[in-house]
Amino acid sequence: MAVDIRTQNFDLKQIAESGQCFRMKMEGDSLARVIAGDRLLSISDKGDGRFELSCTEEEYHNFWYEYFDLGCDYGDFIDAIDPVDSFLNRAAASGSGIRILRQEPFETLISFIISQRKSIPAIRTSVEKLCISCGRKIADDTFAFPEPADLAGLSEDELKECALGYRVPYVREAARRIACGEKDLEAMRELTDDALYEELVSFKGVGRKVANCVMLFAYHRIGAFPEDVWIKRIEDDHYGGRFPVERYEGFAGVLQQYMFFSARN
DNA sequence: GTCCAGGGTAAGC
DNA sequence: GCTTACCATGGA
Repeated sequence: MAVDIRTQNFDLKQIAESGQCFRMKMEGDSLARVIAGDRLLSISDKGDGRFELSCTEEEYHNFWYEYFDLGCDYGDFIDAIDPVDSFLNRAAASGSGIRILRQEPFETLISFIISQRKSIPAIRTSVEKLCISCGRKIADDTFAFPEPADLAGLSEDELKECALGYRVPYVREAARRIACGEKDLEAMRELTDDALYEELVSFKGVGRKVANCVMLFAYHRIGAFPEDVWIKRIEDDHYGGRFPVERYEGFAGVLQQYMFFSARN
């Protein structure tokens, strides 16, 4: 039960460290373990753009192909970068193996509500604790991301034990509103970018930055451009305070990932 | 012990 | 529209 694929612009370590997902980690130099929703996958890098995935052909075509956005040629984005922008060209070269994942909206929304004022290792810890406390067991010591109703069913104290701090009511209310059907994250796929943004910021604890992250990493609105402390630092240091998003309309979010990655390395 | 983290809210102007 | 105090806590 394994699938061999061949692709470009796909680097496991870079994606695992990209900060867009919190349940993918490297085990050694060329093996990655990915948990997405209730699915578990191992991928090994065989070199020369070849990878082996621990799933069936069917699972690859029905899920992982899309999850890793393998139908998209990221070389086109990199080629579109302004040739005189040496910083961005350098950033893209250093993170050219990053792809924008198509993650499940609920998991992404909750994870990024948790992310505010937390470091990436701390986010990983909190998300993992949430999964252990109410996610379905999918393998030894491995738990799926919780369903909305299961998360909404946790008490305040149980959530506090996941190191959520002041974010407990944010997570709780978002899970509750989705579990009861007041908000439909799947139906929101049909919305325009602006309408989707408005829906997302209607959740308490979701502001401009988190909404843009969810748009980019779950709804694949690759024009969304999340501005966090790292990106703002880059904009101040290299772009006179503001990155020219309008020059890259429709895919600025991809470049944002290259910038974020290079700033943290 | 200190500092910072993939920020947001509410209040004040 | 733009500032500012405040928020809990892990990780370095």
